[in-house]
Amino acid sequence: MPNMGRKKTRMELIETESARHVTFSKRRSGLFKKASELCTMCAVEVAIIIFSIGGKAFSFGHPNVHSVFNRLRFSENPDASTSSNDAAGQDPILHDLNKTHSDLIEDVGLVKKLGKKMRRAIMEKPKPDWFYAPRESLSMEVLYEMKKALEDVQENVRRDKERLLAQA
Amino acid sequence: MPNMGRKKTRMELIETESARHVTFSKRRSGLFKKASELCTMCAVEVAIIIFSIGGKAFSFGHPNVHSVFNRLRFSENPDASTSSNDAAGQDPILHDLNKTHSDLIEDVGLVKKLGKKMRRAIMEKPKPDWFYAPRESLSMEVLYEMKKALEDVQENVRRDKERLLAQA
DNA sequence: AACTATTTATAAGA
DNA sequence: TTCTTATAAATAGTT
Repeated sequence: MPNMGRKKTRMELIETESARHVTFSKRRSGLFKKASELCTMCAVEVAIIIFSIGGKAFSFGHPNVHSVFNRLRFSENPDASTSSNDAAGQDPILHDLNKTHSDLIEDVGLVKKLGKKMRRAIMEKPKPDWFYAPRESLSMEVLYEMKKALEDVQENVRRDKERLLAQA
Repeated sequence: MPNMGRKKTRMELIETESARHVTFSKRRSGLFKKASELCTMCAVEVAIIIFSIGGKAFSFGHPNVHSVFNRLRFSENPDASTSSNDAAGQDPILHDLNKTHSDLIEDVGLVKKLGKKMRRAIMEKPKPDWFYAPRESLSMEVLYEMKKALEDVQENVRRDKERLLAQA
């Protein structure tokens, strides 16, 4: 049950350090994603803390790690009082991240539309023979240029997305 | 990316209470299982707390919830070995970060697929009709329009990047 | 709670 | 590392 992928591996400690790191990275990411989805779909609060072998901490929290854990402490310890609403205040970086996020959404939407347009243009049925130009190379150039541009945009979006994941 | 199963559903709050409960139960179980596997395979320590809408707490911990969180408290210093997905909650604008992020991932996936299709379309056919440039003005107009739009998008992304780098 | 049709996650490999 | 691909696993809708 536990494994997936090319091969069914045994659910046990991965001895090889490099392989363990790769798996840790992938699965940590997967776990946080699942947690994020759970928050969205079910309107729940979630906090996750992970300590790697090296002692490095990774966390996920919605709305944030501490509020959730404080809430747990309070629910276990009714005499405790104080709002779990720890004030982090207005963080300029967070504001920027948010704006970037919005822009990314717009950008991605644009790219999607462009992709559709391009595909439609490319897939369109051939023009009559007398429409063929002697300078076919120019056309190919344009197409490749556009293809490259689209790929670059995709790459940029992907990187920004990763940065958001890592920083937010 | 977010969904799976019989149908692809949107990554959003499940309005129907009964359906939401079912999903919560299934996914909570899945999340804990993933966490458990991560502990086994990578020898890490993990703690997860979930508060349902009703305020009920669910937890997973290896070796146990409190030891992991106490460890976090001790290791908590600004200089940072902590990577985190923790953002929403500190800024109301960021409350939808998780959802937005899932959407982005999905969108980027779509764009990638489009890119693949385009590449295949461009590369595969040796001498398809569209290989030769139609001089038809409308087509060229569309092509240039698209090229311009792509450049605009890239510019947006580039600006976001700069702003982020300047901040962080 | 089970059942599957599908979607998603991911183990290897390039 | 990053990207691909074959396969295992998770899960949405059904019964």
